[in-house]
Amino acid sequence: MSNSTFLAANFPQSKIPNPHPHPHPHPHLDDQTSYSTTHVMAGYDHYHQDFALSKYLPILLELDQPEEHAMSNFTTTASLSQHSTVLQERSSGSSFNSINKVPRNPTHMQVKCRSGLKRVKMDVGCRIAFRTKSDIEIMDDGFKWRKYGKKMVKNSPNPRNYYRCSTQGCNVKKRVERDGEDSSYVITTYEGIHNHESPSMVYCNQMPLSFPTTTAWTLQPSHYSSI
DNA sequence: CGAGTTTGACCTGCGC
DNA sequence: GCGCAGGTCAAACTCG
Repeated sequence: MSNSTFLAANFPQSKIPNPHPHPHPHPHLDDQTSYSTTHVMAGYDHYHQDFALSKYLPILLELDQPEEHAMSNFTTTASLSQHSTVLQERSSGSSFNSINKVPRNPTHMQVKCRSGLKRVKMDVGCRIAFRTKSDIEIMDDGFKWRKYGKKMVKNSPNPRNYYRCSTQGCNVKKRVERDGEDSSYVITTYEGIHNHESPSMVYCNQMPLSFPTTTAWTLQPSHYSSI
């Protein structure tokens, strides 16, 4: 069984959006077709896979399926294209029974345990890391990010940059670093799921066109009946 | 002047 | 308990 077949069989088709509803710049993707992760990624060039992964993988990962299925799906989807590779995904859930109070850091919470209060990291929903061959580190994925940290990491000559979605109330984060073994690759890790639409969302017939801005601008204005 | 970036300090988890 | 490494905070700074 091929990878794309396996994904398509395990994800309810109706929940997987067409990345290029109409008109789309990739003729091999049919408007009538629903897409698996591999399909979604195949519809993007490597500059826009950053956007596609940040938007669609969280949707795929939210679908009801056993954790081990999700893991095998994405860890074995080793080569989505020549340029991009999914490295890891979803974090495991926590099973603590009592949230006590919100600490300074909104990504953590204090829970009751036998020895008193313990500060634990909250489940962010999903974590996706992928590797993209690119000259630039910051690719336009349609969302607005605010940098909040930079750190040199062990075994890598390149610094790791920390970004947080700048939309109020959205706790999605991403880490960006160049691959220590091959600096022509950028490793991007998304953590969490956006609770809002992309600020660069374009509408066509009241349906959202899910492009990064740069792709949207490549379309002819006459293709939009309303914006 | 507001929004975003930089960067040193601080916090936390983990291995020994 | 200690030290290290990764992650985050926040004041200072930059830029439009």
